[in-house]
Amino acid sequence: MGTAPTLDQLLDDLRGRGARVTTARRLVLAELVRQGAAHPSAEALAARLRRSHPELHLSTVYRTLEVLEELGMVARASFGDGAATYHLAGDRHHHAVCESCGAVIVLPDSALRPVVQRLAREHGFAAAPYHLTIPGRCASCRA
Amino acid sequence: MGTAPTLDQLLDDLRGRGARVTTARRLVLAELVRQGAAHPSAEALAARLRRSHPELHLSTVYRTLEVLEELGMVARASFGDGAATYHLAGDRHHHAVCESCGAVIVLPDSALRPVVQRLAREHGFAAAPYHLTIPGRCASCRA
DNA sequence: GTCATTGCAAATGGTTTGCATTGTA
DNA sequence: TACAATGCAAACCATTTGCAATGAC
Repeated sequence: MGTAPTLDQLLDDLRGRGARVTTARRLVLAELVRQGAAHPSAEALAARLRRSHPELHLSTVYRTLEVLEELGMVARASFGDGAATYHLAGDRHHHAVCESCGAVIVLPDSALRPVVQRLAREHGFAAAPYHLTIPGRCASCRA
Repeated sequence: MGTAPTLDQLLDDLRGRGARVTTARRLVLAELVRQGAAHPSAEALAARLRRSHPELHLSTVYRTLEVLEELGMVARASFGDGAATYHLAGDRHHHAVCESCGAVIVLPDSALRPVVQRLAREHGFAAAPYHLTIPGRCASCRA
């Protein structure tokens, strides 16, 4: 689990990869830093950012996230239903999502180790699972 | 891995749960039996079935699949992008997919047991993982 | 100045829904 | 007969795209 990067580091990273540093990209990255462990949707990000920058359009947020994902700086997690969510890459984890209430449990990457090892041992397969989503029912919905 | 059920067994199951046995449900279940290990989308199922039953509407296929899923007879797997896929519940398995050559390794459900148990123990979460897809690199592409 | 990026509006694709009709039980 | 299930068209939602205007380098 790496340390959370600062906005400046992220912008340097962007520049270093030859991408232009624009207002939209600065805003989206700043908001993702601010949201920390949350997993906002593109719509949620746009809504939040439009409070201070009304001209920021939803499609720009989508395009920005697309670019950041291609550069490996942002990860997209699509839960079965509804909108996809986005977070800064670097902190590998997985999600268990409750099918009835949508509650999300964050699982460290190490939880997948047994499966990864089994694949390596039995098939010589080097698994690189990145944010898997495991469906099920959470404790309170099972009651 | 349980034996694949026959269409008649599935229809009995439907009846037994108090649901009406209609033409659409018969058709959809028959097609899912026929497709075996494939994972067709609602659209693919509808297209296939419309060849012999042109009046079968896509929305009916969706509603049918929804009912069958609620009854636990069909499982839906949403790969990140594109349409969701459906298959008969009961033959639980997962896939490891090579990112460079596309090779697919089938994993028995038991491979996920450690993660499932951990979720149950630590969070009271009843994981029901159907058809996870684990990315990585296969033995020959690693060479 | 050049070309990537944005704003905007309109299109897309998958899925859902309202309502009159049909068909199962 | 009664009520669930269907056909159809239209709505819906998240996401994408075309294009002219803007802004980063």
